[in-house]
Amino acid sequence: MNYEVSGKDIILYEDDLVLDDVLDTGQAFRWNKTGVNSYFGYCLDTPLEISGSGGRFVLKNTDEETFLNVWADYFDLGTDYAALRREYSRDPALKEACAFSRGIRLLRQPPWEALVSFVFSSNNNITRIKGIIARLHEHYGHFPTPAELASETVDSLGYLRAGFRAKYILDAAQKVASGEICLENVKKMHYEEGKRELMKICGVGPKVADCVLLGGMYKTEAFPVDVWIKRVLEEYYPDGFPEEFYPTRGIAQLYLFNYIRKCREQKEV
DNA sequence: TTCCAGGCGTATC
DNA sequence: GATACGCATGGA
Repeated sequence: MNYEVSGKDIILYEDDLVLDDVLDTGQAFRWNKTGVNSYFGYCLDTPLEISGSGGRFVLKNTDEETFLNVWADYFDLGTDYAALRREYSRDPALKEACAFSRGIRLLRQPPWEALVSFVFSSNNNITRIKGIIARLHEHYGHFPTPAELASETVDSLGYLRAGFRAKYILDAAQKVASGEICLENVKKMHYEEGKRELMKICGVGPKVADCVLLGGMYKTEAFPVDVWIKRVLEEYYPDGFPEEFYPTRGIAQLYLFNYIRKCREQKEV
């Protein structure tokens, strides 16, 4: 990790980071593009304005303590993504996906924020997910706690326009607030056990559970299979995804997801 | 108008 | 265990 303090800002040097690849690809739903290579967003209630490209980034109005305690972890700066890409590149399809978007990293989000985000992601599109979470944050003036959300009703959440997902988010909040499900405990569990635990929540199936385990608990074995990844598996891995990548297959999934999605977009334009 | 969006719960076999 | 279907909302 290479950085320096510059007045009120942090200057970060990181070759394996492209903001569009991490902040605008459906991993986290709390970032808005404010210009070319520039974003504003949040990790829970900590705001950040970040800009940069070509291996140099500016985290505006960020002190060193916040950088080390929040953002270094959030952007997974302790992981060597060049080494991961070299490993993945033994596989032809992954090699292409890695070359296509070099700047991907796994965003390490807080468990509760990830759970809320991905419950809203079910049968939804990224633009609407972002809108729902922005309204939620704006309504409280901060990211709501499990207890705050647990005291709501389907009717009182009407302003979110979350549709059928309102009752799901209530169940998630109630189970977490009551202690029936302790996210910190789930984080300590093995992948399979944690997945079973999360799926006790109404509205959390295999895919949402994998997203929460991957993005919110750094379980890199979690491999969320959605409509896009289904296409990847059918097209490139008819005999199954290579076992050799099992420990970090969730990160491999990020490269594949972005690759297939962006290729499809380009075809449609 | 119809279809679809980073799925899930339920009913049915 | 596998498969079909409805589900809220809003953009294309």
